[in-house]
Amino acid sequence: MPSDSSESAYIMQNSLINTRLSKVVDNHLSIHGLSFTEYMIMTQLIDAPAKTMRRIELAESVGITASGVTRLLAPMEKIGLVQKEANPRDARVSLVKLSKAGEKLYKDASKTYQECAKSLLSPLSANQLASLTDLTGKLL
Amino acid sequence: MPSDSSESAYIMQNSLINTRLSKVVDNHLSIHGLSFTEYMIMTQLIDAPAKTMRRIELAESVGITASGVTRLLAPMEKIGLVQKEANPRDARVSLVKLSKAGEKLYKDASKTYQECAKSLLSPLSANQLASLTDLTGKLL
DNA sequence: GCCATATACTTGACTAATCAACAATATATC
DNA sequence: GATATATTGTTGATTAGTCAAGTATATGGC
Repeated sequence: MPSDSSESAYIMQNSLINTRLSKVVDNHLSIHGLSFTEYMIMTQLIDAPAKTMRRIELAESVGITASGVTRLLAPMEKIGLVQKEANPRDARVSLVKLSKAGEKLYKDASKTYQECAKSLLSPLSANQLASLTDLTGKLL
Repeated sequence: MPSDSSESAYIMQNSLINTRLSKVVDNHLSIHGLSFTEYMIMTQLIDAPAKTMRRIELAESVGITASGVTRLLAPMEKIGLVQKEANPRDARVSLVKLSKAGEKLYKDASKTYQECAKSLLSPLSANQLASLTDLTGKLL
């Protein structure tokens, strides 16, 4: 007699799975010198229509705090993966953009990442994956 | 044109959702002085057939390392939520058990947790939740 | 224009975890 | 039975994040 409702069980199960998936992804990305979080940030920047984002937007989009973004981007900027740009309309904001080197690295890393993701999700059929993504998305 | 395959997108989406869900759960459980991880550990102990588990089993079941378990349990033991028991067959293992006080606290906290989980998953119908849990479970 | 309040970001102090190295014990081989 | 190897758990050092407070800039009401 498990002590949990189905809702309760799901959140714990998902937490466990997320930990495992993230660890595997992290290991694979480390070949490129990237953490999963850094990779997610870069994905946001690549996908951003303006190819540029404010730090707060980045923070929200990957689920860390603004403070976390500052700390994450500092070393990436130092090694030239991202660049700061000012926003002429608002001097408070510091826009972030991938550099050429950053785009190149992302392109390489994304091959690794996509292979890794594919293999991790191989227990699911295409339909199941679509369904899973759809259901998960309802929780956002 | 997103740069991601559906596999790639799912892992990031799920990471984001997990971060959000865990944060909300953590906030709610903090009323009882518990973190989400502590609560998960207690759930494992409650659900364990023998009401007792080895530290390594606990670690694996909640997705942290043995070292993490040691650090997590130390304060819980100090305030009397859990107890150590020796295993007569193997002097290396240190069995963990919920104390009476631990069971009582868990019972209280689980009310909070279950309400919270229910509310977080309210965007899903019962069928959808069952389906989500099933699909997610295939990744374990 | 000035002041109050709000927003964007950074920094110092902290926390929850990790890893690598270790001690203690168990198991398997010869 | 002694020795090599594997397993359980703990510890010191590190890390990736958090939160709260601070600085700088922007906005809205008077």
